[in-house]
Amino acid sequence: MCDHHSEGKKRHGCHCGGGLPVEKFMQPCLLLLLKQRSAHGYDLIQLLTEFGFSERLDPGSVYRNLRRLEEDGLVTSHWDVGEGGPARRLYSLTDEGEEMLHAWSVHIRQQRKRMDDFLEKYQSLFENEDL
Amino acid sequence: MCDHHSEGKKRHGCHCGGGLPVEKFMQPCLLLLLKQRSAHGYDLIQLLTEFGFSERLDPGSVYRNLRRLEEDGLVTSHWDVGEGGPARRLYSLTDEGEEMLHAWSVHIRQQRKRMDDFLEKYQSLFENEDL
DNA sequence: ATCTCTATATGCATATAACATATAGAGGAG
DNA sequence: CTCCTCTATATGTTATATGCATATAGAGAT
Repeated sequence: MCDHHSEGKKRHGCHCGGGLPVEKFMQPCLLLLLKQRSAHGYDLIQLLTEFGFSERLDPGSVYRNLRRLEEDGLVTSHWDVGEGGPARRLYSLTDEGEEMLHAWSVHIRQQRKRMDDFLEKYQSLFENEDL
Repeated sequence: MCDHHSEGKKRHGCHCGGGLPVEKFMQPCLLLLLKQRSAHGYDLIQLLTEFGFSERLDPGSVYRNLRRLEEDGLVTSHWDVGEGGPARRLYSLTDEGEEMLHAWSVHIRQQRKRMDDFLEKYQSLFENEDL
């Protein structure tokens, strides 16, 4: 997934944030929410606010991410019809998705460390500023 | 720069990471390094390893980011010829760049909080896993 | 009928990322 | 002198990501 998985000639070798702290932060959040319980996309939009996403988060990006997670085999879905209202998909985490969640947690811990380093240097540069 | 700066109909209203924890993390790192001292692009490539960037970081992305920072008035540069070797640019932080650095630090602190929240939930979900 | 809420999805323009490659001066090996 | 390497900056290409608008559609209320 990261540098540590491919040490070839490629500079980054993966798409989980070699240069950025985190790309696609929404994906690990969705996996974590689905680890707690299966849910519909519409509910997940609300639940993502727990992770600092805006209350009026673009729904399209959520559904797009869910479709991609499904393509990658990290979640499954089936139509959930019947109980009034339009049909909706119920998403569930797969075993592969849970493994990916663990990989993400390692990655996110590393990226948090990078931010800590940044903030530490920032503070030491400016701490004597306002005397 | 962020949500807090434009509360209109737009969902995010800025490009500093409404959905992502941080996009373009390299930019604040460059600003911080240039706050410490003026430097050449080539040196900055080495210095970026302090922030977790790969030792064989793509040079093109660094130079492109520096050009963009200059376009935005956050850094200035002038050619530094004479001392042997090819000509090189010496980059310096502007006052505007220093203000942006402060804005970035606020933003990065927020994003670190999001990661903390994620990791906290992650741990509480899995802490009783391996008994 | 029309409006609104729930629910999912697509289209499109632009931005960013990853990688390869181009250019060029200087110094050393042969 | 020619080739190679290191320093130093920059561009081109392709794939993916993001932001936002918009489409579709069922159900209940006015």
